Amino acid sequence: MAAPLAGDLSLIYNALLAAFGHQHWWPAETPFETMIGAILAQNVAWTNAAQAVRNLDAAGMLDPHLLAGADAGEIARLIVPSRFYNQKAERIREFARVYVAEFQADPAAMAAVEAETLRKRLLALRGLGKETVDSILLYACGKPVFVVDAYTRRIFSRYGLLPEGASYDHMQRLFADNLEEDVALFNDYHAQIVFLGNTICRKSPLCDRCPVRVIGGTLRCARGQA
DNA sequence: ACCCAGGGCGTTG
DNA sequence: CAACGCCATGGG
Repeated sequence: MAAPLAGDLSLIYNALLAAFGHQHWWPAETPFETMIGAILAQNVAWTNAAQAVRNLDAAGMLDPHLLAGADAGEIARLIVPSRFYNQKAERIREFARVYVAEFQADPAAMAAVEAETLRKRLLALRGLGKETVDSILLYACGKPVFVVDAYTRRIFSRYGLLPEGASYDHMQRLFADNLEEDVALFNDYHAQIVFLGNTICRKSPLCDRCPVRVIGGTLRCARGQA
C-alpha cells in the first residue's frame, strides 16, 4: 500500500461530487430527528430506519419528552422495521432522557458543548458507539468530526489508502490529518461515500461507473481533477 | 432460499 | 485488542 498522497482525499471528493452532486445530508427535518435517526440506522438499510422514523412521527412520538417518558415496549412497537427494535427502543429512550435532563431538549444547548466533551458524554450511553455519536456530532450539532463506517473501509482499502482491517480510529485519522477541518466538507464527503457504497459499488470491486479507480497503482478520477 | 444493510455490546482468548 | 455470537426486519 502506497503512502497516502496528501491530495488524494480531496481529489476523490471532487470526483464524487462532480459525478453524484451534493447529497444534502442528514435526511431529517430537525436535529432531534437526526439524532434518533442515527440510532435507528445502526446496521440496517436506511429505508428501514426511515420507516421507523415515519412511524414515530405519525404516532406523534418524535418528541424528546414523550420518548423519555414512554414505555420501552411502546417505542419498540413503532420501530419494528429498524431491526433490533427492543435494543434500539431502550437506547432511544435513554438518549432522550439525557437530552432532556442535560441539554434541556435544546439542540443549540447541546451544540454549545465543546466537541470532545460532548463526544465522551454521548459515548458513555449504552448503544451509542463511535459512528453513531460522530454522526450526531456532525449532522445534528455541526461539529467538525469526520464520520467513517464500513463503506469507508471497503472503498478506501480498494483505493489503497487504508488496510482492509483498518480500525475506526485509524480511518478517522486518515481524513482528519489530510483534509481541511470543514463541517460542510465533512458532511457531504461521508454522504458521498455512503451513496457510492450502497449504489454502484455494492458488488463489483471496481465497477465501470465508479468515478474513482486505481490504475497501475495510481489513483485516477474520471472527473473533478484539480 | 439465500444475502446483507449508513453498529454496538458482552463474552472469550 | 481480535474474534466471536447476539440482536432479529425487509428488499433484492
